[in-house]
Amino acid sequence: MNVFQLVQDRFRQAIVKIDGVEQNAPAPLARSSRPEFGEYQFNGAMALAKMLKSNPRQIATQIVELVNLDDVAESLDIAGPGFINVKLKPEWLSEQVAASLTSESLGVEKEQAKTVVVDLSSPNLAKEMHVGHLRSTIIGDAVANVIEFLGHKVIRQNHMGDWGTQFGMLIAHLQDKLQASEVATTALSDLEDFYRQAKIRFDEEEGFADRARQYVVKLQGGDPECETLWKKFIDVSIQHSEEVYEKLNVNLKRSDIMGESAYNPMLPGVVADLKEQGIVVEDQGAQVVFLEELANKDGEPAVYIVEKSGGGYLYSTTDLAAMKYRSFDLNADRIIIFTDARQAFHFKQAELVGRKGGLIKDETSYEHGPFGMMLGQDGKPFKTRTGGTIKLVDLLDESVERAGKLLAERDSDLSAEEQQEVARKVGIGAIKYADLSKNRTTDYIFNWDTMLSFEGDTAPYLQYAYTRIKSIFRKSGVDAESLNADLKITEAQEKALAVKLLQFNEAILTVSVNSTPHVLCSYLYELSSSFMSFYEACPMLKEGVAEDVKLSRLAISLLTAKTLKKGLDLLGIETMERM
RNA sequence: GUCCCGGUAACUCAGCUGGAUAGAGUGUCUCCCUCCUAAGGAGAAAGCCGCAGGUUCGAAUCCUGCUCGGGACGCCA
Repeated sequence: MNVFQLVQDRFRQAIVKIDGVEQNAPAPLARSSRPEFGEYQFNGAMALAKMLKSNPRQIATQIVELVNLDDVAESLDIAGPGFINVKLKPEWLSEQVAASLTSESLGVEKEQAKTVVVDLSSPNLAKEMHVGHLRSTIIGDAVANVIEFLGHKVIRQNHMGDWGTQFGMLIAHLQDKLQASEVATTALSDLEDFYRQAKIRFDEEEGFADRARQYVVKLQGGDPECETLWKKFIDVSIQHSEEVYEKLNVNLKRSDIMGESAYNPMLPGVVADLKEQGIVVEDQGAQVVFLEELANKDGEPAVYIVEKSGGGYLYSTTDLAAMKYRSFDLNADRIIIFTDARQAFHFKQAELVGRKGGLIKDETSYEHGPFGMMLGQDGKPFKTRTGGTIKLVDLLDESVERAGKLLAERDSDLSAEEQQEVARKVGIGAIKYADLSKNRTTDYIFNWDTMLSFEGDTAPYLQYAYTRIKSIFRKSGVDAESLNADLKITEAQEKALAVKLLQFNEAILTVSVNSTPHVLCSYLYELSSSFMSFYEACPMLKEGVAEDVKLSRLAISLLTAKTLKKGLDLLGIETMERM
C-alpha cells in the first residue's frame, strides 16, 4: 500500500473539480512535520488560491468538502494559511497492517516491470579490490536489490577492468613465474605484490618493458599464448573479487561480469558508425567528437576522444559500446552506472555522444549514480598509516575482528561459534550501513567507533532491534507463523508505528527512483525507534494485558520484524535471531 | 579560466517536487531496569542553515553575485 500516492490521488481528484483548475494541476502532498498536524498534509490550497485569485482558506474548505477520504482519514483540518492536515483512521491503518502482514512483499506494490541495467563494482583486475571499490559495489547492489523487489528485471553488469596496457607487463611477469614452475594461483595470491613486482621490472629491468609492450600488441592481436596467460591472470583475479563479494554479502555472480575486454570487438564498429554519421571527426590525429552543447563561454566545444592518434581505443569508446549493448541488446529501459563522482563529466559527454549517434534508444534512460570518496578521520582520502591503499578484504576482516571484541565484552549465552557468526554479520553490516546511510553524492568520513557502536543510527542497533522482537516472540510462546490476530490500534505510539510500517513502500520507491539507499537506511532507523517507543508504551507480555490486545500488538511487532529484515536484506545486511 | 559537487548544532549527517516552531545520531546533563538482552526508553541544553541580494503569501530548498573546500576539463579509467 502506497499511502502517499493514495492520499495524493484523492486530493488530485478533488481539486480538478474546482472551477478553473487544470487536469494536471500539481497536488503537493507532504508528510507532516509534527504529529499534531496528522500524518500527511496537503499544501495545494495556497497555490490554487493564488491562481484563482481567491482566499486560500476558502479554497482549502472547498477542497475538504470535495475530497473523498472518508474511508482513510478520521479528520481533515485546515490550519495556518491553508494547510490541510490529514489524520489517518486507526481502523483503516489496522486493515492495511493486516494486509501487509499476509502480503509476500510486505505491502509493497509491484510496479510495471521494466528492464534495468545496473553497472556496479567494476574493479580493476590488475590489482586487488581496495576501499575505493566498496561504494560502487554496495550502493549498486542495494539499489539493484530494491529495484528488483519492485518487480523489475534487473541485469547486473560488473564492468571489470580486464583490459589495457598494464596487462602486458602483468602477463609477461606471470609467464616468467610460471616458467619458474610456480602455479598461477600462488603466484597471484597477492595481486598488489605481484603488480608491484611487475612494475619494478617494467621500470628497471633491461628489455622487460619492451617485452611487456610487445605482449600488449600480441594480446590485442589475439595471440593464443598471450591470451592463455591473460585468461589465467584474470581468472585468478576474479576469484579474489568473488571472495570479497562473498564476504561482503553482495549479490554478484560470474555471469554478471561483462568486462571491458568483452566490448573489444564492438569498438571499431562504434567509431566507424559515428564517423559515417559525421559526428566523429579527426583532430590532431585523433578521432574525436566536438560537443557544442558543453562549450565554454568562448565557444570552444568540449572534446570527447573515441580513438587515439596512434589508433587505440579508450574507456570512452568502451563506454559507448557498453551503452549500445545495454540499450539494444539487453533492451534496457534504464541504465544506472555507479562510479565515483569524478567521472560525472565523462558520462555526461558519453550520453550526449550516444544520443546523437543513436547508440542508445530514445526511451532508454542513462543515469550516472556518482558517489563521493571515503575519507579518513583527518578528512583526507582514506589510506593506511604509510599512505598506501587499503585492501578491501583487510578492511572487512578488521571490522569483523573489532565487532568480535566488542561482542566479547558483553554477557552472552551464545556459543563461541554463534558469537563468531554474529561478529561477522555485525562487522560487515556496520561497514555497509555506515556507507549506505550517507548521501551517496558526498564524501564521508570513515570512523570505526561510530559505525560499530550499538547505540544510535548504526547497523548493530538495527540488527539488535530485530533480535529484540524475535526474543519477544520466543518469550510469548506465540508462533509467528500461525499468528492470526484482530488488529486494533489504540495508543499514539501504536498508531505512529503502524503509519511508519505502511511507509515502507514510499521509502522503497524513493530509493528506486533516485538510486539513494540512504533513504531506506533512515527509514529503517526511524522504524526501529518507532518500535522501541511502541514497546515502552504498549505492553504485550505484562500481567493483565488482555489476550486480544497482546495478539494485536504481537502482530504489529511481527510486521516490524519482517520489514526490518526485508529492508536490511535489500541493503545487503544480514540479521540474526539472537545476538 | 570554464563547468560540476558540497558548506546545516561541538562532531557525523538527514531535510523528497519551496510550506507551519530546521531534524536525527554521537557527545554533554536529568530521569526510568517486576513485558524483550539498559546493546533500551523519556526529557533538556545546543543552529546568523557559508555571506549578500533577489523571486513570493512563504526560501535551508529556486535565481544572481561572492566566498571557502573538493573535483573535472584531448589521447589514463
